[in-house]
Amino acid sequence: MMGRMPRQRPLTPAVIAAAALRVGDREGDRAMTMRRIAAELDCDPMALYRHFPDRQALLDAVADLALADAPGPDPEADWETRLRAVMAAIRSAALAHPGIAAHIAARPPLGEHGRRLGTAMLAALAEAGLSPADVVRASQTLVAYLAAALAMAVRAGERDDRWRHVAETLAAPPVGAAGEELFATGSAEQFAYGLRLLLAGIRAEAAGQTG
Amino acid sequence: MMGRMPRQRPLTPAVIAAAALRVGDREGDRAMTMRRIAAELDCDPMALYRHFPDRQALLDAVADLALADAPGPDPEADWETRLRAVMAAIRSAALAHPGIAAHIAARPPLGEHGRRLGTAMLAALAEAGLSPADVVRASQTLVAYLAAALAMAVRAGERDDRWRHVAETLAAPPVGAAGEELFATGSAEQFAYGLRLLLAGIRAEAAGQTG
DNA sequence: GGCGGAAGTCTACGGCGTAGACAACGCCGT
DNA sequence: ACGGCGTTGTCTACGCCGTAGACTTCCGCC
Repeated sequence: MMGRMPRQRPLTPAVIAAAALRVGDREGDRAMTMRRIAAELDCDPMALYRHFPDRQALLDAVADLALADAPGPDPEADWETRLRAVMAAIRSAALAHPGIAAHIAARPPLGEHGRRLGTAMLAALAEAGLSPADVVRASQTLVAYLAAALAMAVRAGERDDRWRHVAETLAAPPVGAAGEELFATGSAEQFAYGLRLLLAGIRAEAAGQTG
Repeated sequence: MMGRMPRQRPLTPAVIAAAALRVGDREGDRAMTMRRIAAELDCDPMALYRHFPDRQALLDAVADLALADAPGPDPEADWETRLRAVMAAIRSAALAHPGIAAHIAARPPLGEHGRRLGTAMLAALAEAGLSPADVVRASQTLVAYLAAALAMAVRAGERDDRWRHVAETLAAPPVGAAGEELFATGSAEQFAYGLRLLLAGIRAEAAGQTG
């Protein structure tokens, strides 16, 4: 019947992404549907398609928005510190918005902030002494590890009791009673341990290339 | 109208999982819907719910079925060889069925074969000389890396052109022309590199604990 | 003044997972 | 032989989903 109502806020991609992020934070990733996001903005679901080609593109924008809070590393620090800083920044920015964290983990970092953090990672790896080809390979490895850690942390946040069974079944026979509390799958400690393994590997690789 | 027709094959969980795997292999993960799987078996979609509580459980069974092809490592080999063997076995079994690979990556290894491979991993790590707690942590790291590598390989198989842009944007400024061909994100070579980093880290960690 | 494109609405389609009632079958104790 | 009953599969329907296509309204510009 009626065409368009005068909006107080003119419904830009940024406004839409912010609204979607609010919905995701409040009600989880399953709630970030076109209809629900439109309801948050009090507009028609189809209006969103004027600003994004499809739902995937909208979620990509939300993901990059969530990464906006991740600061870049201190450029004065050494490469290893910078690498740890970037990884931690992405992790905590993503986990601050668990509704979109799984999507961040599942998609390449194409947005403005994703690229900013990605280039910081590459620069640190280059400074570590890796060959250009290995810089790329190592960065892919780090991104992969980060993505998986995020996905697991999100699932742990969902209190998926099945992981508890993994803890019991896997930890019991060869390891002995490793303790269930050690099995906080997506915990910060677990993340730090894996990152330590990777950094040790990178150091070894770099030493092999220069020495 | 009519209740049940005499079936030539009596529709067990195993039969259903096999049919679902066929559908996934042939038409991709998006096609593994209850309706489509039922069509493959020429039965009513609701019949599947007699054998699985929900779709998630059915896909878990499919995932474990796909892992059945992954052989365990040679028990005579040293721990590092065994670890590489298990990782490679899981990777190639999963990638042999790309339709279910993403689900394998996204879910804990609860089924029979998942647990079998998981315990092999833990035993190898224990033999490497890690403390029991670190065995668990390292295994989580390896599983996380494996899951992410699988997910990326599947996306690469979908020919997601967006990753190409990542290659260009990220590789260009600090690395120079690293070459697009190096950016085969989910490639076997990329996987091997990340695994090498992790193994170097594990060796370093074990050396630090024993020495 | 009017006109073209941008922005938003409405309706509708095809698909999804699955709840709940119901019907045919096989097995059992009698 | 037979009646009942649990198992297995069918049917219908609900409430979601993403989004295509036609339509209406508004703004800026000639």
